[in-house]
Amino acid sequence: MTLFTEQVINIIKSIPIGKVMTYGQIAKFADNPRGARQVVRILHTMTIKYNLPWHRVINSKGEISFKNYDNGQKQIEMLIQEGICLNEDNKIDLIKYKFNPFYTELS
DNA sequence: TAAATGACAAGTG
DNA sequence: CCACTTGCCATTT
Repeated sequence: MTLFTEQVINIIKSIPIGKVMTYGQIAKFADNPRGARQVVRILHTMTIKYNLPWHRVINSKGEISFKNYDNGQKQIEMLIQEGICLNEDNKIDLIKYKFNPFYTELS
């Protein structure tokens, strides 16, 4: 259990309903700008234990990276249930929904 | 101990 | 917008 791991867990848990974060962004806020892939691992490893809102974590394109599998579709529905609307390509509007812990909401 | 892996990112053409 | 390359690093093999 590294410090980075703890930070990532904290950040993910802090994502409010109706907002999402990208892997790169999470990695950055956890003091490891190059750690996007570790964020992925942490999601896989810690989701069950820590009850993380993994569905609010997406890639930098605003897409669900997991859509090949059954869970991908589930994730989309979960996000819709939380008030996040997807565009026609099942992409998330990052401008609207990206969560910035340290800044006030802009535009 | 070394090599492979991954729900990725950013840059380039 | 798409395809390809490079960087990245904790964990797993």
